[in-house]
Amino acid sequence: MGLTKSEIFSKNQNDIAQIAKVLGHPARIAILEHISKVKTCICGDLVNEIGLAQPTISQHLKELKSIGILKGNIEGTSICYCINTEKWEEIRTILNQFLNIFSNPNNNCC
Amino acid sequence: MGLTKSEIFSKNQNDIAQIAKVLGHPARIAILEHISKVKTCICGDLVNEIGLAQPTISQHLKELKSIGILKGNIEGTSICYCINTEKWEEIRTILNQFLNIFSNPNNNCC
DNA sequence: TTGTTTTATCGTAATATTGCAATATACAAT
DNA sequence: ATTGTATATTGCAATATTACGATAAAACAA
Repeated sequence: MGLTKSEIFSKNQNDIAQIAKVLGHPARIAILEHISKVKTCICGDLVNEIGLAQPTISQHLKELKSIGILKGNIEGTSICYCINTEKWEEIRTILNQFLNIFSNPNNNCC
Repeated sequence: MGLTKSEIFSKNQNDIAQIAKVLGHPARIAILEHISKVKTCICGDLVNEIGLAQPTISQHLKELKSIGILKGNIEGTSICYCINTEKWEEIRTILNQFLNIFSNPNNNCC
């Protein structure tokens, strides 16, 4: 069906999954890595940097914006994208919290 | 096209994205949470626990196995799934490393 | 052997995702 | 007004994902 049955899961489970889903594409990882590397906003060099067509990059940026991890400011003729620091922290906290549910070394596994 | 251009990205970027993609479904989050909660193997109660049909659960388990985070041992008539502790740690390390690329507070953002 | 239980696989329908060409929009500079 | 530049949106084709009924396979019990 292609349609996730979100209603049978908790908000937290859906939140974690949605964040992970957005991070689940190498182009979006590359975009975030590039922004963090140049340590400033990116204003359109992503198309040359990444190697995908401009509409494709634009679409990936839109998905990153959908979880708030990126924000875009209009800067004259171009748009300046940068990381939303608070949201990045929040996402890191959510994912870490999930990754820590299995931190106990004494699991009696088969 | 629906086909990710993996070849233009680095192995690390593809690895992170693949892990995130597998975690990008609430049913798979719920499966991992359930296993970590009962602190032992699960042997088939997932279908009742989660509320999806048995073939659907089986498919999600297969995807979780694809990144090694789950392993299944045949236990008589049923199959016993449990978390692969080493792989879980590895995945946590990979994701943490990524989430830490933007830890500097002094980003000169617009 | 026959039946039961448990999990996997196949087949299929519905929907989502990816990628890009074409086009639209917005603004700056002439 | 027109041209150029930068980004967004639309529309579409190809592929992937999600979900489940039907069925198969495996292990055991009676």
